[in-house]
Amino acid sequence: MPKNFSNRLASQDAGLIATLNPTSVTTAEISADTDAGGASVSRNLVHIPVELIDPNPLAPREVYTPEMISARAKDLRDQGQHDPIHVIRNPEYPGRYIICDGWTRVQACTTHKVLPALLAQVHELSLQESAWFGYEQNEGRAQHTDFDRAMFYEKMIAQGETAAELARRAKLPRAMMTFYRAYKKLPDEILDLVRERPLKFSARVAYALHQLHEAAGIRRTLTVATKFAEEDQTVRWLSNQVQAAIHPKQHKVVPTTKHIKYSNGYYKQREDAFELSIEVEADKREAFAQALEALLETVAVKAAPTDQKTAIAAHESPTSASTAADIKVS
DNA sequence: AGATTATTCCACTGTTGCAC
DNA sequence: GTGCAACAGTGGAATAATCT
Repeated sequence: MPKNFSNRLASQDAGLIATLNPTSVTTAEISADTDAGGASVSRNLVHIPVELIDPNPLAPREVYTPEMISARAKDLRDQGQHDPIHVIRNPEYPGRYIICDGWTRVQACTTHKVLPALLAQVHELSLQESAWFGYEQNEGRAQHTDFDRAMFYEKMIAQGETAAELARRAKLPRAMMTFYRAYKKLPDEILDLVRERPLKFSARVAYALHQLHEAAGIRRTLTVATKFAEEDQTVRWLSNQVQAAIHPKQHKVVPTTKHIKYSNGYYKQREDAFELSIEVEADKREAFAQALEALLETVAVKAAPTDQKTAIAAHESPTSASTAADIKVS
């Protein structure tokens, strides 16, 4: 909008609104602007009582904090209305309007009773196109956050637009839609944090938290997200947390090696293999064998019958006169 | 095959530390 | 205090991988 037009509206407003009947729509003067090609463009400007303006179900912005609304109320009180808000006619309720752009000002007026009516430009657009209009207006404003964008994209997808089409229209690389769509996959507990600090939780952050949620669950994600916000950690820090959850460090397995020598034998352990060779005196042999066999029952897997026979036969062989117990468990 | 998702790379910006 | 280089952080583009 040309600057001189804004200034003209601001100076007109105070007088016009002072005389307004707040319960009826007043047609303002049809202003004429000059477009880029030099053609005259008429604008359908009306004063609309704020209570006749409904929210847009496809609104491009999600977060309206009380601070934002009271700041806008103060601006309106101090400076009046610089620019008209933008509306379409409510197709379901004749005489009512749906906001395209300017919902913060409408809320400032309804909540803080600043102005009874706002100057509005009425557009002939579909609901979906009116939402895109608001989106494009918001893109030029600092308060428009990734979370707002993401929720808007979700609404458009619900209306049947594809992610590819959204990316094209929003002038974003198609792959960026992955980051934006991550918000929708986040659990409510995380989204509450996002709503509190929407600027801190960019689309990249949302995507990282989604990955963390998938890998480590809600508790860990909530802990990390809270720390990220409260300690003002960097996105890189967050990425590191996510990577650590997805690819936990493989602790190097130190081979367990044990080798104990006795005067009557030895005991060796190397990782999962146990080896024992020990001579047992005749009077202790039976008790030792029973205790050892009981212990073996807890880990040993029975071999096939043929193997068992072979093993027993070998042990009972007259050539095996040793009194030593030779055991290998692996 | 085309769409979607995931990962990596690169350029830009802001911050910090150092020499002068 | 100023100028500069090095570095970190970030957003976005490009590319690879996966899914439908």
